[in-house]
Amino acid sequence: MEINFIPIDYDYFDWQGKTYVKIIGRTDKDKQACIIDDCDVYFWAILKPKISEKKIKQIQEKIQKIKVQQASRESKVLKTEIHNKNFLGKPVKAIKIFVTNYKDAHAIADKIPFKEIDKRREYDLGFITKYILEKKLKPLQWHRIKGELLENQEFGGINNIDVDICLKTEKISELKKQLEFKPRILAYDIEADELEIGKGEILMISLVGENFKKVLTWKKCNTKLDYVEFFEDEADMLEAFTKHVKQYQPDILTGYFSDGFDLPYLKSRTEKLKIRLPLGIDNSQPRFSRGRLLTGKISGIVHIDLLRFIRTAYSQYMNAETLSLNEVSNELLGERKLDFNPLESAKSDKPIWEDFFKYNLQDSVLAYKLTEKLWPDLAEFTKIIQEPLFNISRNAMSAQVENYIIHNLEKYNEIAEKHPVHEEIGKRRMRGKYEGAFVFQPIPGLYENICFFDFSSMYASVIVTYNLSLSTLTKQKQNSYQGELDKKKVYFEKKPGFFPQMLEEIIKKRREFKEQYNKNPNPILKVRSNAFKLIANAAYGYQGFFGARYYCIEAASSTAYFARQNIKSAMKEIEKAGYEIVYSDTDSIAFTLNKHTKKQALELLKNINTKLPGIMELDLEDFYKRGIWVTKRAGDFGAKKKYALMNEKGKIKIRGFETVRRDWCNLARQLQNKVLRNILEQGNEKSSLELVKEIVKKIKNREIDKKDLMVRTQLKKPLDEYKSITPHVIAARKIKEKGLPVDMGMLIEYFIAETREKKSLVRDKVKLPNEKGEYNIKYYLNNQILPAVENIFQVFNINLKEVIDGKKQMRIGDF
DNA sequence: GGTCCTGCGTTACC
DNA sequence: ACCGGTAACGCAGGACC
Repeated sequence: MEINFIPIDYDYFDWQGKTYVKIIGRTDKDKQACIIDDCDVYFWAILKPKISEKKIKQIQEKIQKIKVQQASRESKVLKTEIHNKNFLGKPVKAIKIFVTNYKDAHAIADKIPFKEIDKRREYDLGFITKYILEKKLKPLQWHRIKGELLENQEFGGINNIDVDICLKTEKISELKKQLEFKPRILAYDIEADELEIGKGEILMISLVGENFKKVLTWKKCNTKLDYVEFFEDEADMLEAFTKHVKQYQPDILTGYFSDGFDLPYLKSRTEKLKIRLPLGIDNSQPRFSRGRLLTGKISGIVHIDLLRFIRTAYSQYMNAETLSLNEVSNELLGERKLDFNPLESAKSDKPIWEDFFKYNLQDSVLAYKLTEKLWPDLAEFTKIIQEPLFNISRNAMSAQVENYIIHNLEKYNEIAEKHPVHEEIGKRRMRGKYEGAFVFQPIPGLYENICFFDFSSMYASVIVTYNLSLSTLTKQKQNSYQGELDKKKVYFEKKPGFFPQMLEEIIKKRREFKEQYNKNPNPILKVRSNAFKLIANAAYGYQGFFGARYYCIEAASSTAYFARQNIKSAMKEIEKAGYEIVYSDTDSIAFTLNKHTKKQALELLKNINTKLPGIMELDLEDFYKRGIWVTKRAGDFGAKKKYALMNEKGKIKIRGFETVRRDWCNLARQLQNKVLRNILEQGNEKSSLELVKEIVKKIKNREIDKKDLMVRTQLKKPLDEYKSITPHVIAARKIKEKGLPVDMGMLIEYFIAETREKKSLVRDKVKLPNEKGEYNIKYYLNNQILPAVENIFQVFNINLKEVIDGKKQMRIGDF
């Protein structure tokens, strides 16, 4: 029979010594389908140059006899073939070695250390990756599948799973016209009375899908909430959870931090209560893999922990200060968690259960809405990278770049490079830094009529333009691009390498989709252009990343080198045309128009662009009415990475200032923000100075609300690993002493209080938000307010210290 | 007890 | 361990006077 099928989840299993893939997805009739398939398993032995035909034959024969005995099976070489391939861009002769079982490829590869063989490759690729490469059954793309209907106990009963159709494939082809697809999403969230996994009891579980909401609980109370279902005990509730998931038949089960909390908690509780958690489509229980992070997989349902996807793909573009469900939902959905303290309620004698249920439900509502909102992004990433959604939603950007490469090597007839081994990783990590970006030292001051240019995807464009990659690195000095590493010259061939070519493709698509979007703003185009942008931006970091298959520190260093050259020559052009450079950082240049018109600046831009090499492209970022650059706190020269701008529409852009730093108290941040805004709007400091005086007065009179004085600092490592005992370490210790959990990554909140004894260290005055104590006037004046605004006023020659101390203010020139 | 410097630590920019 | 380097700046802590 034949069906139209979209693959969603990939898994594999062994049957009679052979590995098969099991793919769960949907048909165009919205039926859930399972596809069983297999594929050739092989790896490569790359021959050294100039090996005779006869010798190759002999090696082939020897290889064909290799067998390995593993625990339950014997694996052997099925056949070998000779192919002309490329490896790192160079032609090679390679033996393609087919083996019986994927899992033994590595063991067999270890058995062929013949001296004629240079390298063995591709035994370290994941089976699913190999399968997708071989059979082209690409995730989230519609395919036509012809196959045999499985009904009975084929493959050892592996089809004994709860789907509508199960097929063993015979023919796969991609549908020319892709159909619509909307996944069935089910969000869940649990509430427990202890945060440590499995330590407490799970009090309730919420589930939210399309036209579906439930709160399951065993805590009895009277309620009119119709979505609450009551159970006898925790075990009954947990079993009902599985039942509901199965009934809903989701493609995606989603939570927020569910890899690290909800799913392991459910698993742990069911184990303790000696019941099962058969969420899998084949009634298997969730499996956890321990990397640096716990990861929970459910067979046949894609378990997505949204926090992980947001962290890798979007955190750098978000304004939220933490990636908590509350803040992220607020930014992306404009909706918040309910104001309720679950842990306090769980431990109280009389919890208000109804509020608790509402709170629990809302968390799932948010997780559901966030997943719906980010679905286009997830789907687009999956289609571009061609790895299963499960991995796409969790992989770091380096892995996304690497998978993109691996899934595109075929066009270049390339054999994949191997993953670095432990020893190699160690060596790479030992290496010191290379010289990076150029940052211009600004002259402090208030500037008017500023123009900002920036290079579009600069590093990616540099990599393409100068062909910088591992496969193009050469010792040949003639006819090559001359880069630099540690002041020593390095060279790159001019003949385009596969990595720069792939990147060029990405950049082109990104520019294409961006253009299309600008003409016709539809959200899919935006998402598409954004996904390509993210991959392009990660490509530079990838080549300098110690864990990369295509690690090339020479390419990474030279990327920065050519970027420096380009930005500096652009700056020269701008200066030569009679403009004054104010600032520059990496890929952007700010300059004052200096009596020129905007039109002239745009002509200059066009002019520079005609002279730029390769695909380098300088864009207009914006025109700004005013901008301010300040001095460094220590020293009387301009601070880099700190400035504030106002464009012609009055929109303010603040970079680097305390306003945007979450480890400063809100009072200082808000005051600085207002001061900067006033100065940019009014062009002078007068009203700002009044604002500062007012706040100083309020602090001195103890009129400030303590919540505006909280300092927040993140614990970046385990509490007992700190060498330096800083205020936030003390605050964290206090939290721990209260018996509350203190985990790495926590944002620690505290304030600085007055102390009876004369103590000089800040940490001796640390108090937790709900501790009794008055705020320390001197600290907030001298360590928060003054430093936040004094170098702004210094631009106007005002010594703020004197203003705060109540002395008569005077200009520095008055002395 | 104050000043200077250095290293640790966090958070930003691009 | 899960992309890179550049930079500002607070605080602790030791050297020095």
